[in-house]
Amino acid sequence: MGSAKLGHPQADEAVIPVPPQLSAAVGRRRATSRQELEETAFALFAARGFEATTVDEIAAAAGIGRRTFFRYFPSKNDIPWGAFELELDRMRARLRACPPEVAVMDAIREALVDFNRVEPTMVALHRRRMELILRVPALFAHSTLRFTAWREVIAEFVAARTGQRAGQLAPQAIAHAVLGVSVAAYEHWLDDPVADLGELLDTAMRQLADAFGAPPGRRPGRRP
Amino acid sequence: MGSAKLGHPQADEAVIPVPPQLSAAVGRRRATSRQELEETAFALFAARGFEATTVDEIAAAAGIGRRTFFRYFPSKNDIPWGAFELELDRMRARLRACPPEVAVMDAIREALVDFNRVEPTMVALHRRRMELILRVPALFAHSTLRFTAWREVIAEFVAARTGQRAGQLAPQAIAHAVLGVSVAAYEHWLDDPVADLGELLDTAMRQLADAFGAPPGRRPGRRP
DNA sequence: GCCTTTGTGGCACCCAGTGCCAGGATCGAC
DNA sequence: GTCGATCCTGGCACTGGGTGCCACAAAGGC
Repeated sequence: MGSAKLGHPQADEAVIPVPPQLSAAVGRRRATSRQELEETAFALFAARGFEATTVDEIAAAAGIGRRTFFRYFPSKNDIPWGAFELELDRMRARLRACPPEVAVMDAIREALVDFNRVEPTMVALHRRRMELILRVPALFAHSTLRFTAWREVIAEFVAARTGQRAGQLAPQAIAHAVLGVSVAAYEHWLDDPVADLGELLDTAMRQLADAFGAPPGRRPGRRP
Repeated sequence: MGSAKLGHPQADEAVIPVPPQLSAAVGRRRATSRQELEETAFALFAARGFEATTVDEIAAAAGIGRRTFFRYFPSKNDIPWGAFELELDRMRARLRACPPEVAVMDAIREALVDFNRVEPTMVALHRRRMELILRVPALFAHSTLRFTAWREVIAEFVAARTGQRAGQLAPQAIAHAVLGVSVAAYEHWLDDPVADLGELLDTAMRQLADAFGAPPGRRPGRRP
């Protein structure tokens, strides 16, 4: 997947460690699930903070061995990411589904808003998830690898639309910029308990489109 | 420094651990220096690879204790970064020195090219340094924190020029985009043993300016 | 009941990073 | 020269993430 340039192969492999008991009903049954473990861990993170929670504690709280934890998550840092690879596929599909008449930045904006739509019941969880990823330094650092994969999805779409390769500068620049405003919108969302994520992303992307449409020196990113 | 939003305070503090023997000539003398340690470590990295080199080995090769190593570098990951904080100051100063007549993106491009100028004798070292930072996954992840600080320099400049705050979307987007093309240009540079970094950055930034000046759907990032 | 498959988890180990603290080296003061 | 202040060194012990190995437990098929 993606250009060989920015891709860190380890990142992709580390994501889904050993998808235990994929479909075969033979053999010993799993003692728990990724999701269950995630919930247990999130509860501990909320109580003690991410750094102060050890893997031993998570495993103990989930009633499994420490060794087994690492069969569900390749690292403690991966806990908040859920099924991110699948999300990437969703985003890719959503972009592909955009009719060619829609301009590139519009298509990205629509896909982005769609992609980040969360059920009302899941909003609290998503907030905690993103709070961890974006505010815990170790997790933010770890996120680089995921973000690279995410940007590659954008870059590939832009490349396909503009007849370039994903590794070229314009696709890369746009992908980086889109990631940037997304992160900025998320930060804003985390700061404001009643903000609507979709709206923030929509506004943010419109401002980015403006920035791409006119030099920011003359029009400071405002929507006309 | 910078907006409270994207800044991870730990990043800044961790950078210069205990600047040993800053100027006072009293007390026991240092056994080595950051730079000497860096050279020793780079030699080992070249021979065995980054991940396969342990801190113990670096310390042993440098003739110091492992404990002492951590007084020169807060972590193994920080070795390739040299005196990055000072570099940031240099970049800031370089941007400030740009006359207001020069357009924002032009100013950033010029500063960027200047900032990344390396003496011919230092090119090989800089290559090894950036190869580590950009290609070793653990280091690339670690770099997030430094990149955030770096982007903030750009964002603040754009903000000052356009009458916004650095945390707003346009400055953040531009900063992300500039980082993106910089990384892309560096990747290109690392791939091509005879490429000129300054030229690559210049071209890349011109293409970015084009992308900002016209929707990439109609003009695919080419220079007119 | 056996065999195969699959998940579990204990054990031992590696490595990064830290707090503590007993030194060693160098100064200026006396 | 000796003393004390100052600063650097590095050993020791410890925490915590992550891994290889392997014995074992639980399930299904036959």
